[in-house]
This record gives sequence, C-alpha cells and structure tokens, in this order.
Amino acid sequence: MRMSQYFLPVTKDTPSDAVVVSHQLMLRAGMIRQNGAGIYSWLPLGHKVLRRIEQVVREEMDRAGAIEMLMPTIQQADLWRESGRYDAYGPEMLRIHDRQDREMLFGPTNEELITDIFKAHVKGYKKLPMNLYHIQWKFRDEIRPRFGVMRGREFLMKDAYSFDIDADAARVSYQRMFAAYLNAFDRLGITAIPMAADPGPIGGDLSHEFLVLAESGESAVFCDREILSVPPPGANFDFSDHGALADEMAKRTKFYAATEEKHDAAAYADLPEARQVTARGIEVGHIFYFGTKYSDPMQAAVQMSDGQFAPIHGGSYGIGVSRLVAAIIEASNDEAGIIWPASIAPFDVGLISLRPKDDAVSSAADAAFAAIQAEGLDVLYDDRDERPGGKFATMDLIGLPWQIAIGPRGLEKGVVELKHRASGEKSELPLNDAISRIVAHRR
RNA sequence: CGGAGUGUAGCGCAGCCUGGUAGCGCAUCUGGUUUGGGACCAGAGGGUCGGGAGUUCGAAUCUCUCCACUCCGACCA
Repeated sequence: MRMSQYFLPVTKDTPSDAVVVSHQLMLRAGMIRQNGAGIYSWLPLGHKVLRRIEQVVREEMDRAGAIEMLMPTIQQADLWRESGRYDAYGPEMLRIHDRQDREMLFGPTNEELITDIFKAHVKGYKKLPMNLYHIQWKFRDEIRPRFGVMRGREFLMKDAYSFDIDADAARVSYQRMFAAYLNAFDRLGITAIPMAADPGPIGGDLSHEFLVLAESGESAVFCDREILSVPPPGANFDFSDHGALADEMAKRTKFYAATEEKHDAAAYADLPEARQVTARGIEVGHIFYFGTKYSDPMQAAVQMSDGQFAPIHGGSYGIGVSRLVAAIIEASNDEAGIIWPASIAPFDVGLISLRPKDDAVSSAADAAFAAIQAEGLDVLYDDRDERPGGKFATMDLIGLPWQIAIGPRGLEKGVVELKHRASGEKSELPLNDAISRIVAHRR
C-alpha cells in the first residue's frame, strides 16, 4: 500500500479525552474515531489490526475443533424470555422495538440463540461433543464506558459454546478451550494469566478469566510469579488427548492467581515474597461451564444410547477481540508509539523513500516496494513528498515491526537502512539481505 | 444514577471574569527554498463559538434550559 493513496490520519497532538496510553495511541495513529460514548469507528489501520487479531483467534479456535458460524447482532426477545434472562439482564441490555413494536434487543451475548439453533438440529448424543463459535459485534450498555475500545459499549467478541452429554465431558470441552486460549494469547504476543473467576450473571461453577498485566488494567490481580513462565501448549498440542488437556489446566491452576473478588490474602501471604505479584490486569477472555442453565429452561436435550433424553451440559467462552487491540498496545509501546507483535501488525514492514523527488531514489524505492511485495510481505510504502523526520515518526507511531529507509546516501553504497522497531536496532545492508531478515521473522 | 468538569476550525488550545461580532499552534491548499529522525519563507481556505430560549442597541462572553462528551464511584469480554 502506498501511503499517498492510503487513509491514515495520524496526529502529533494527543487528544485530551484519552487518559490511557492505548487509547491515546489508537487515536494518534488514526486507528479509531469516536462516535459516541463507547462507540467507535475502525479506520483502515485499526480495522486491519482488528482483522488480524480476529484471524489468530479464529485459527486457534479451529485448531481446537470449534466450528465457526455467524449469528445476528439483533435478536428477538422471545428466546430471552424462555431462558429468563430478558428480565434478569437489566439495563445493560439494549432493548429496541421494530416497526411492528416487536421487542428486540442488540445481543450482549448469544447463549439463547445458539441453544435454540442447537436444539433444533442436534437430536442425538453421537453428535457430541460440539463446539460452535462466532466472532460478532456485541452491545452492552455499560454504566460507564471508558478507556477507548477497552471498555466500549459496542465491541467485537469471539464467543464459543460447547455442548456435551454430561459434566465430565463438558469439563474436557472446557479444558480444550482453556488450552486454546493459552495458544491464542501466546500468538498474539501477550501473556494472559488464567484466574479462578466468579461465574457472574451467566452462572455456573467452573470459570476462569484470562488477564493481561497492565498498569491501566481495571482489575487488581494477585498471582504467583511462577505462573507467568509456564509455556503455552504450542502449535503441536493434541486437543484430542484428554490427559494432556487436564494437565495443561492443572499446570496453571496449581499456582495462586486471583483477581480482587476471589483474592485469599492468607493463601497469598503463604507464598515467598519474591514470588508474589501484585499488579493490575485487563480481562481479555472469560470461560464458563454452566451445566444445564440454558438447556433446562430451553429444553435442549439429546437422546442417549438408552433412548432417554438428557439435557446438554454447556459452556461458553469469550475473547474480547476489540479489547485485545487496546490490551496489546498497553502491553507493548514506548515513547515513540505502538510496537506491534509481528503476528498482528497491520503491515509487516514500512518502506520509506527519503527523497521521493529524486528520480534515482524513487525508482529504487519503487523497485524495493515491488520486491518486498513479491516475497508476500504486506508493506506500507511512504512515497509522499515529506521530510524524513515525519516519516520515521509516523512509522514509529504506527508500530510496524520493520522499517526500510531508502535514500541517496545508501544508494551510493548499495545499502538500505533496516530498523527493527521493538529493539530499535538499525543496520545498513543490501535490500535483498534486509528483505531476507524480515522474511526470516515473518508472522 | 451520585459527585466533578468540559463543549470555540480535523487535532491541541486562548478568548468568557469585565458583552462590541473570533484568534493562536499543528494539520490542509498554492508558490518557493529545502530534505538521513516531526524544516523555513510568502500566501490561502476552513468556525451554526454544542442546540434552543431569554436579557441587551449588541451575546462565544450574562441568565435559563436541553443535549453531548470526559473524569471519580457501583457493573462487565
């Protein structure tokens, strides 16, 4: 993409409404624009990151055996009456009426809808376990939206729903998501700590939330330092191995880790002081096992081998995709701007033409643009007639993993300047070598 | 919802107290000089001063009212 033809409204001034660094940087980098309290448009750069995160989450869900689908944002009220949540949910649910004055709502979550779909089509136990997910916009009329997309009212969430014949089988499904989450967050370049959680209004008795440590986090967290260094299951993990699944969960739950609500000061005090981590965290995922909470009232049952019908045991598993954009920035930035993990960077590399009006430079930069693209890399090419300082600052701000700068001085020597954003390390080397370096570290 | 603020050009702000018809920096456009980490000169465009009502000869400025947004508290991916 040539920057001269892109839409990237960056600013030098920090918008005064933004109090956390991720919100400031997202505004400055031209990723989002606010429409109302907790409601944002995603500008091209922000949209690209959002899609990249979504894709990583999708791949990890697929790997764990979940099946993608898509449910609507607007739902009819009747299913929520069946489950009893139409009354239970309260003012956080945005209720609307259509022209026939039918009661509708903008979905804050989808347990009712998915249970309805499941029970209409799945009749026998042989189809289980089943896990269906979608990545869709939600609306929750938060009491107090804040921190940009961190606590928006409209937000993009991946929500998965598991269906099993009994509690033991449901536990395996739960562990499968637990392991998938660890892999997903690892690929996103963050360490998300699973913590025992209150199941909250969704109900149930097995629940973990995943938190990323960050100063601006809304939750106080207390954990054993050791849990931070447990490696993720990894790309070769076998999601059909029940023993391995239980093991992955046990490897973490054996360490102390709790948010304020579940904090046990006495147990925490038993830890050696050097292992105590008292910090703040951003909740980026939450998983629940809720048994027959929805299948009972909505009569979602499958026929068992003995011919009897049994209500399915369910779980639901959320990842805040739009919130992750902010959470990752909170975890990875410096004075100059954002530092994207390569896995989700909006572009793989930024290419800077230092002297676009110089024919030798611009033709060399054009050629480099083509050569980089030929390697399958996504490159943002700053071909504008601007002074170099601003170009470097813009590239630093938007946080691409690599920058290649081409100018007259380097051309004489047959080299370009390659900069690695995260380390700040710069080197001068031939273009092909620079491209090879980037390719070697590609997403 | 309770408490505290803010609303003036795309962004950051001044002007308001003490009423006289809107200004600065950045950004944008034109021309020129420049160019290796946010240049300089000259010029230009862009504003229902959040909306409405009132006071007044005259309102960004004073009064009333409505709206929006932000921050602190209770809720949550």
